[in-house]
Amino acid sequence: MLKQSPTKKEIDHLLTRGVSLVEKEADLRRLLVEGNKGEPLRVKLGVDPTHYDLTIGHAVLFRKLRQFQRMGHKTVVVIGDWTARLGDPSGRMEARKVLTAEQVKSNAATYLDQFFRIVDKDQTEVRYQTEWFDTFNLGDAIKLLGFKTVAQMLERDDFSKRYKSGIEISLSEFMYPLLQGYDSVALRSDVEIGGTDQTFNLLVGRDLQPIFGQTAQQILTMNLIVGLDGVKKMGKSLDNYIAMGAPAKDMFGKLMSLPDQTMRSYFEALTEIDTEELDEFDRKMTEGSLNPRDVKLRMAREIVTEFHNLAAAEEGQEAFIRQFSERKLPTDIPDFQLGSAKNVVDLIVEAGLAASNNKARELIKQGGVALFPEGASGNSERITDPNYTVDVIDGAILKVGKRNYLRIKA
RNA sequence: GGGCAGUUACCAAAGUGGACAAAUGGGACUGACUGUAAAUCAGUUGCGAAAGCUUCGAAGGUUCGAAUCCUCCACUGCCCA
Repeated sequence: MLKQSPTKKEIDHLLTRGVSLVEKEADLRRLLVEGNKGEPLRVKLGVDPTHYDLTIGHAVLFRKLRQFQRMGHKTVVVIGDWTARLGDPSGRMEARKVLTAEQVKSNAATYLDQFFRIVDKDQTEVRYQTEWFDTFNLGDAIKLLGFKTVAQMLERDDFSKRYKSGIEISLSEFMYPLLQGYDSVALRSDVEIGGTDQTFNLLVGRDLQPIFGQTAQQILTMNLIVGLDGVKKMGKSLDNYIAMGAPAKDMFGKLMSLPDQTMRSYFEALTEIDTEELDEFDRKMTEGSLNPRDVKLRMAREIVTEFHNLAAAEEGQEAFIRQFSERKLPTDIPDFQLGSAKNVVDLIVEAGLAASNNKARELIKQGGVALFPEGASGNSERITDPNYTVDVIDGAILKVGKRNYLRIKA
């Protein structure tokens, strides 16, 4: 059901919060109110079923879909099972290897499982590319290629960059945006959302639909949040991500380690705090009456609440303050069974806290290893000798590096 | 089809017969500082306790000795057809 006349504020929120680009904003505003001839809008999101561990970066899009749903619009999620079977033609990208039908199926299931933690299932239509591409033939494919020119393809940022700097571009890569664009035709989508990196692909859908006698979809691209380094896009390949399913404490800690200047975009992308209040935070931090740390604590709390719940967020905050502000040991230290006295280096490697003996020795030499013989309540002694033998002291705690601990069990 | 250039550690990029486990930068890690950060400073960053061993696209070869020279193969880019 289409929600009766959303307010201007709601629409503004939908179209600006975390949003990079809205194509034909006036048209979209009208559609949001009227629907497509009174029907809920079909809001499309394309999914590459190669990922299974979703990050909170993906959630940014999911949350936007939910905002659409709250106005009564429909989510159409397309599982790119057909293109996933193609893999990456250049074989460069690890993430794009050829997948079997089985893998695709299980990846998609995992994806949707996480997806529906945010997006309402009842207002969602799940579709698979193979539904229409399995019957596609060579003629159809070439016809599709004919709708675009090489110059047009090179408008895409990453194509043009690669072309200019002499990095290979496989011809089949030109096919991907077209296939993705055709998905919009097959699904009669009214709106498509994606990250800013998808702008070109979304526009292709917009170009193709009129050719097939449909109204061109509106497109809305979202700013991608940066990863833990504060600079690069959050992603698995860069290992700078926070998993959607990360435990609350973990998520809290990672959020707190974000550089200050990323806070605003995280607030906008992942919380519902009013823009006015965010402006207020910025103003007070600039004039120095508000400690950025406290703002960040608020941010972490809000976001963890989104993915878990308030209680978990508060617990996360307590654990964080305890471990990092007060520099006490964390409460949840994993146990390590120690049968008999053992050399520290061996112990660290066995526990998986260093990749090799050399690395473990390195940590020791650099003063990164400490032992708390009496457990959390006692004092610590720094271990500086790689030949040190760790005795079997039940309850003793070993600290390795900044944040790895283990509790010795007899 | 022809010509030219290239392939070095996590990434980028020096090295062009010995002093090369390989400069430098980025990243990562550790310590100091701090607000948890950032910035800054110091250190580490193939494996091995060490002797030593394995690494410079792959395989062979020349040489006392090769990332460096030769042969061949693979891959990539550019130019000409």
